[in-house]
Order: sequence, then structure tokens, then C-alpha cells
Amino acid sequence: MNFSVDNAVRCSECPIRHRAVCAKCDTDELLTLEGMKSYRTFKAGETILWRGEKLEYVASLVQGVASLSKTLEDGRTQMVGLLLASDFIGRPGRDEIEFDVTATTDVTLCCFNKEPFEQLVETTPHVAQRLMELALDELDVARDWMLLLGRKTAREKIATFVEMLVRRSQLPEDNGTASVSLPMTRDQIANFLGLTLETVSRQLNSLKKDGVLSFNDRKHLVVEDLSALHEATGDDSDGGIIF
Amino acid sequence: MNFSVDNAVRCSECPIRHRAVCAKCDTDELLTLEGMKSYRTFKAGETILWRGEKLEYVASLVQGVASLSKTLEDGRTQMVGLLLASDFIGRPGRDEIEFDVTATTDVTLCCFNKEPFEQLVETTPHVAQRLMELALDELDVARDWMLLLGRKTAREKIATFVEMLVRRSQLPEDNGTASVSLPMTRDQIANFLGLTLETVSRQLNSLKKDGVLSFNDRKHLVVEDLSALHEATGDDSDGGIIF
DNA sequence: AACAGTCCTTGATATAGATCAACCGTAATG
DNA sequence: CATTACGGTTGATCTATATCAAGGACTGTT
Repeated sequence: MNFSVDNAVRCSECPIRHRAVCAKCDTDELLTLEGMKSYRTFKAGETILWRGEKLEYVASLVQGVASLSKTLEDGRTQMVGLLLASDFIGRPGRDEIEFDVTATTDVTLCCFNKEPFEQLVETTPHVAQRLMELALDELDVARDWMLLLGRKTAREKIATFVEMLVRRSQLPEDNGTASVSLPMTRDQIANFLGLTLETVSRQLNSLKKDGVLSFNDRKHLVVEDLSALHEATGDDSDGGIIF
Repeated sequence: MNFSVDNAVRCSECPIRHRAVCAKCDTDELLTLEGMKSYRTFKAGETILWRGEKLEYVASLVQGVASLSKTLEDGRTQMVGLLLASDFIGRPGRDEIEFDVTATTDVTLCCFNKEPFEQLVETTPHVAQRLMELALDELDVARDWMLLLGRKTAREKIATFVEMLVRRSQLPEDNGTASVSLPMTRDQIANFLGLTLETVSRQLNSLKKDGVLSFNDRKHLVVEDLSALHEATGDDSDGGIIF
């Protein structure tokens, strides 16, 4: 529904499409201009950007998972965004971010220098429009997430999280079944959902006990009953989709 | 910090500035074009737009308070946005919204017909840029809010809420003191903060007992100690500003 | 003035999830 | 192979907040 990648640009060197750039405008040659583009990699756990840091580049996430998070004075933290392959990092017209960006797994970024990219945005209205769409997509995600954080039970949170992974992984779903790999530790999931890691563990095992899920190993699970999973999310039928 | 209204356009008939339109582009005459603009009013409690409804117009909120909210299958609801005077309703490039918009108090909207407005957006890049800024502002707000919903205690939530009202009301702050009026009932505040109305009541009275707040009547309170209020928010010194 | 209808407060109780603590399994390291 | 480290599980307990319940204070209406 959101995050449609069709129509996004695949430049000649990256294995992903650049969602920030719409295929209607023929910008491939611009993206591959000498001096425009570079790759950066980060190990799992590394901080990609600190809150308040000046942005020198914008980027597409090529590989891995990264997260945006905010922290309270005493150290409690909450994830406020999750970046998967083809997602965009950067804020048109701003040069500072209000949260930390951390590599959840090993991460590869395709970075564009800020100035030429902003020039690209200004001269090609389609790109600006595309960025607008991305921002609105993110806003919809953020609002579904607020409903989750404010009103859902632990079990509903977990079910919603797993359902989101199923949707986003786009692996084949066979007669109500789907296999999913968890890209993060229990601790990080807890951080994502406003829970503690113990509660995450308990709820996952409770869903397993109820026959909704089963595990291959800690990171790889099978949804045995997709409709039961959806039941458990608390969402009304058509909506409440994160990612 | 966000929501700077300076630089926004004041058209000749509205008592507010239209934040969606930047003062740099001289669009006043466009906004006042015949057939472009109309006013709508809603009584407190009325629904302005239902989730899924087609958007026929975009609008600036001229007077009153409106809220965006989402609902789970069993009726639990969570506010996901608050609209105050000069805020914008509408999504460039989309014709549907994913949440209900409800009048919290009596509300007056200044509505622009969708087609001519979108034409305005397309022909004047400054307006498009302005809308982008608004979307990013909203995103920052949503993310602060996620931190609040996911990790703050009831007391911290209430303190953050009151601090937000102080900031946004822009009334004079005298030696650490400020007076604020609550634009909503305890129930609506609860909905805003992911709490129950009883907890809201208890926490407000607890802050009163501790000398941080005092009440004139139910809707009008005085912050007796702004720095104590900030202490109670749990935010680290510079950040965590909602609105 | 009496009434009804909201909204708010306050108390008693229940409970979901946090916290504290011990232990287990797997993978990396010397 | 033993050791360590890390992530995960499971149990016992605690506590913040929800829930249930009753009553009080405004506001508007007849």
C-alpha cells in the first residue's frame, strides 16, 4: 500500500531502486555523475548519525537494517523509525536531524553529496514530489505506530510487528503461512514496541504456544496462521498497516 | 523551533496566517480568487472528515482546535495529531486520509478547492517547498510523540503536554510562571497521551499538590514553576518539543 | 429553584507488564 | 576443549496504571 517501489529509479551500480527518485524523470545519469555518489558501510551496532549532527549527505539504504531512535534524559530510549533496503535518509531543506540513526545489522549506504542532490531536487520537480510522497508515507507509518504505542497490548504489539515483517518481506505466502526472519534482537524489538525484552520473549512464545507461530531458530520463524496473526493485531480489517 | 509562523501568508480575509503558503511568493491574490475559497464551521464534537473519505478540499484551520485520531477494532482510540490555528489540513498528491478528523472545540476552516490549490502548488515551487516543510515538521512532532507514548510515565506525559501548551500559546511567561488554558476535556487529554481520564485527573492534581501547577477553574491553570515543569517531563535539556 | 446532563474527582481493587534474578544455549575465542 | 560472552528464556515479585464505582461540581434548561 505505502512504500510502493515500482516506478523508483534503479541506478546502474546499486542492487536496489532509489525510492527518492521517480522513474518518470530520467535522472539515472545524474545519480551516477562523477563525484556525486559514494558508498559507506557500517557494522551492526555502529552509529550512523548522532542527533544534532550536521548532515553532509543524503543516502539510500542499499543493504541491511537501520533504526532511528530518541532518548530521554535517564537513558530510556524509543525507536521512532526503521529503515530497510531502498529507504531514504535525509531531509530536504534541513541540515540537522533530531534523532540518532544506528545500524541494526551491517549496513551499506549509497550516499549522495548534499549540494548536488539538492540541486537535483530543485531542478527536477518530479524528485521534489517524490520526496514529498516519502515524507507522507513516513507520516502515515508514524501515526499507525502511535496507535500501537498508545493503545495496543503487548500481544497486539508483537502480532503487529510480525505482520509488518511479513508484509514488507514480500516472500510468498502459501495457504495462510509465511516465513519471516527477525532482523533484530529481542532487546531491539522491545525498543521498537515500547516494551521490555522479557515481555517480547514471553509474547513470542505465547503466540508459539497458541499455534500462530513456530520457530526454526531464534531469528527465523514461520507464521503458521496468517489470519490468526491478523486477529491478534487488534486492527480493524483494512487498516493499521505499519510499512 | 518548529511551526514558525513568520513568513507565512496572511490573506486579506482570515485572522490567521496560512502556513501552507510562504510569504516569499506573492500568492495573496491567488488565495482570494473568486471560487477558490470558502469557510466552513463545525461544532465541538462534530466529525470534520471520516477516515477513508475523499478529500474535496484542503484547508487552513482558522479558529479552534481539531484532532486526528485512529481507532482499533474494539473501539480503543488514540489521537495522532492536534490541529491548532494556522495548521493545514490536506495531503498534496493524495485524495484520502487514514484517520478521522474531529472538532475538539468549535472550529472554523478556511477551505480551498482542491484542484485550483494543487495547480497553485504545481506552478509555484515555493508553495510545494512550504508543504514539504510542514510535512517534516509533522513528522518531527509525531516522533517526539512516539517517545512520549512508548517510554514516558503518566506524570511525564502530563508535564510534557502542559509544557507543549505553554510553548504553543505564546503567552508572556513571567519569572518562571505562565497561564495556560486546556483546550480539551480530561477524556480527550487521556486520548492524546495514551492514558485514562482518571489518571489524567490524578496526575494533574498531583502536580498541583507539588506546587508546580495551580487551577483557576477546570480549564484554566497556572504553571507556578516552569523549570519544575520541565524537570517533570523527563526530556533532556534541549529537546523533546512537541509543537 | 429544580433538574438533567456533563465533566471531574477520589477511593478501592485488579492486572498487565516491568523489574529482579537465575539459568540455558549457541557461537566466538584462546 | 574449556571458557567466555551474548542473547534468550523462564520464574517470582512488584508497581504503575487501568478498571470499577460512587459522589461532587459545574452548566444549561424548563
